[in-house]
Amino acid sequence: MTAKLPSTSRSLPIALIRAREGVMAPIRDMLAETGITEQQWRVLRVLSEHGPLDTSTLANRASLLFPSLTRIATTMRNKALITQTRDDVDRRRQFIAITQAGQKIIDDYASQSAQIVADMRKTLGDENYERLLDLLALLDPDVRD
Amino acid sequence: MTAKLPSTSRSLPIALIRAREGVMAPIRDMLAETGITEQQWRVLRVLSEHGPLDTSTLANRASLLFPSLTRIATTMRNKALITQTRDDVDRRRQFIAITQAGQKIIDDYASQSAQIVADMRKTLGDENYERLLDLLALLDPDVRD
DNA sequence: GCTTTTTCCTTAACATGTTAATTGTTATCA
DNA sequence: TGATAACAATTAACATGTTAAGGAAAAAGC
Repeated sequence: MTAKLPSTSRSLPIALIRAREGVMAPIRDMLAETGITEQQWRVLRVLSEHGPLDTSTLANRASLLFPSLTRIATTMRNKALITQTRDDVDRRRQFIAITQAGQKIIDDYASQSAQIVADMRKTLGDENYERLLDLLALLDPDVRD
Repeated sequence: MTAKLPSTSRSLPIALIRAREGVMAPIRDMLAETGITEQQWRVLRVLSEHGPLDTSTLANRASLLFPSLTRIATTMRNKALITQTRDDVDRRRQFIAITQAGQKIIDDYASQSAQIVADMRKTLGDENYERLLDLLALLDPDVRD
């Protein structure tokens, strides 16, 4: 017997996409004037928050796959937003750090970005907002266990 | 004064990405053996559920942008999973329908797909699952207003 | 009826997502 | 030590996301 599929209007994957679309729209509008992408913004955010990181950790924290990060890093290095240096001890490894130019983008848009988040929080309400983050964390494979 | 950015570990956009990653992982595993992508699966799902649709409606229901759908439709037409026909009345419009081969994929994997959803639901609990869908809907720009 | 605007869709160009294969480097172990 | 395995990162190939520009058809306005 064939199991019935849930209606696509009540599908979790699609709901996640649409929610992300709604959340990112204002952020994308903001980033449009910076000349960097959403992913590049994430990289800067993580580097600014944690300091220089090895590629693996950075990829993990910014939720990027390795091949994507390789390309993004190349772009960002050419824009002088980050620096890449090889680890002398283990020459396979690499460290990535944010530059002054990169940090300036964070500084220039931190306020505006925070405002967007605040608005989003207000739309949902504090309680819903926190609850949503908690529920999403339950779906995160790196957190679930 | 510079507003402080929220920690990336508590960032809603990143949480949405990671949650989606967690949700899609088992579905992607399943789709790997079908030879179609996640987006192509969504298209089949929507067509199977609603019958033939014009491109705009299909794009909207499957949460795909127009340019993406154009390419995906070409691929799927070549695989004989869908058919495309022009509207005789309004020759700008186009209708897309699922073929037998496309419907067969849905039928063959409906059960397995439903099981994945059921597992996911069990992981969260019925109440959490429904509440999560409701909260995500609040972020959907097409629903919010 | 003719121009203008709007609508539906496609193309183009660039960036990222995704999986698999590859390269260079370090660790293991017989 | 010398072959092999494991690891870090890149490259390749294809599909999609995203924005902007283009093209054909229909609708609107005069």
